[in-house]
Amino acid sequence: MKTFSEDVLTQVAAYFQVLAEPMRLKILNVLRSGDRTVGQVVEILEGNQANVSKHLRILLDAGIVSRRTEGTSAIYAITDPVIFDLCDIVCDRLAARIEAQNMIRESLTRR
Amino acid sequence: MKTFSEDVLTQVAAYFQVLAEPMRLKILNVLRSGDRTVGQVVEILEGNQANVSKHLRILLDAGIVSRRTEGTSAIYAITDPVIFDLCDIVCDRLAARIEAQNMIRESLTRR
DNA sequence: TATATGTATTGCTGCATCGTTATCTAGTTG
DNA sequence: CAACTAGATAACGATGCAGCAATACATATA
Repeated sequence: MKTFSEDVLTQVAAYFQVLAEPMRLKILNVLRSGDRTVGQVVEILEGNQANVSKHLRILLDAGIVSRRTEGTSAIYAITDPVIFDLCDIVCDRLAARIEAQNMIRESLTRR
Repeated sequence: MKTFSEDVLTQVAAYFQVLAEPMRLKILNVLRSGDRTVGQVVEILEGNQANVSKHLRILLDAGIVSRRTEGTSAIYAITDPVIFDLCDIVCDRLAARIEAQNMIRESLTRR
């Protein structure tokens, strides 16, 4: 049975923290279909420029996206698509849970 | 290319949020080796009872652990070991990243 | 019923972080 | 060099949540 040391758990928690913001997941979802400039992400998500920029910084620091510049533009790209595997796993769990709750609800309302 | 809807992303973010606390990961790590009472978890982690209890509640609400009682004790158990798969994936990423940084550091200090 | 034990909850304080506005910086172009 | 554009950062108010102490609750036992 593998177990984790304390500081590894702290780092893992920090990583999950990065993924624990809807806005950041939205940004990753946009980048999933291809590299984008900050302005493009702002436009697609109808978001605030400063806010998007800040979230991209956090994703960059976490090593989840990369940044390159072209003229005055900053182009961000997913560096590690494994994020989407994580999301898929969580989605499966959520779906299973919602499904289970619906079963319970049905059995309660059955007449 | 699969993409996610806005409210799914919000739910996924909420799930990651649950996993984004070192204390909760420590608790899960303890439960990994077997079901435990609140008191046992408190003792193993040398934590505060109220705090552990509160974190267990959050994990329970998230469907990550289950709860049963025996006398006056509450026994918690992992319901979904997939959590540890998530942690393993993140650990791999972190390890890769740390490794990469060490490579950079080495190349900078090479003489 | 009174007491003891194990757990949950409440109330509080302090800290972290989100989103926003305003400002700053770095390239680009006239 | 001035004006413009894209992006980053600073400052701020608001919210959320961790941790702790105190208290409430529930079950067991005398």
